[in-house]
Amino acid sequence: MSDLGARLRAHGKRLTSQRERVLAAVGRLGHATPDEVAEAVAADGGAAVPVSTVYRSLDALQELGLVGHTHVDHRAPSYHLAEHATHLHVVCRGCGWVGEMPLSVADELVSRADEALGFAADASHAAVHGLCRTCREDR
Amino acid sequence: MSDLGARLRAHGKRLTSQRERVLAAVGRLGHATPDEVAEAVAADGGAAVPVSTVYRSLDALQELGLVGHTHVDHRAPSYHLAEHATHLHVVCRGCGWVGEMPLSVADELVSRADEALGFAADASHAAVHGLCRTCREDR
DNA sequence: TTGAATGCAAAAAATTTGCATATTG
DNA sequence: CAATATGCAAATTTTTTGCATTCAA
Repeated sequence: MSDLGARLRAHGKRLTSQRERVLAAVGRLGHATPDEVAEAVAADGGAAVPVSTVYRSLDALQELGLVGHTHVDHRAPSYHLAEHATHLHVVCRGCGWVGEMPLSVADELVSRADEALGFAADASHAAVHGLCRTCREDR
Repeated sequence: MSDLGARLRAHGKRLTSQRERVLAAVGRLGHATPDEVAEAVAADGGAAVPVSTVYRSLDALQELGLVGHTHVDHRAPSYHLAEHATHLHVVCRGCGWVGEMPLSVADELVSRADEALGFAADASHAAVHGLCRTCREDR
């Protein structure tokens, strides 16, 4: 986080104002779709940035591990800062309801992913599907 | 699974050959996008079913809790039988690599979702993002 | 310089919708 | 019969691409 430019360069990429603004917008919004990010960037005062660039910027930032995304609702990836890691989502398949759970519920999963695969799981904002209390009674 | 017709009716829906064929196709394929399901249905001998109907059928089946879906790769929901629940996915944000973990790694998460929210989490096929061994060294 | 990134506009994908017709219960 | 689904084609929405131009290193 400390030095966006350095991180980009370390990946053979470059620091551009668009990337800075996209990153800032994601941070400001918390959760947002590429479209919403584009809007927010446009609203930050500077010139509007075409969505295509927003997509490309989000990809770049995600490659650096600075942002991540989830699919909470069917069709719309929601981006967020990798650090803004405070919870994960549970999404009801029946009615679409979305709930949150503290990240700690995934501790076991995270450590086992590390042991077994050397994988650094970021459970934050992960979306786990299932049935909410109401819908499950409905069956 | 036992009686598709009854379950549909219990939800004010009807049993149609299309829905039966879509469900069968999902079972046969394991994981599949709506498009792939449409293809598989077309290949099962009967008449082709338009994708729009496949989408509607998948929605209906998902509402009944018979199928679920995940977003393993950026753009393409992958449907699967709810029962065909054998693992969950870990997806690398850096390179897109996809790994699997036994469902049991989410036991804690599942029980806590139940206790805290009355939510019946189906961790099967959930996609948890993060960084794979290689990409994490890359940073 | 010089390769990487942007802007734009056009092309692909992926989903959804309207509506007349066919089917199920 | 009456209500629900289907088929189709058209309309949306979402994401990606090609390319000339601009910009960071």
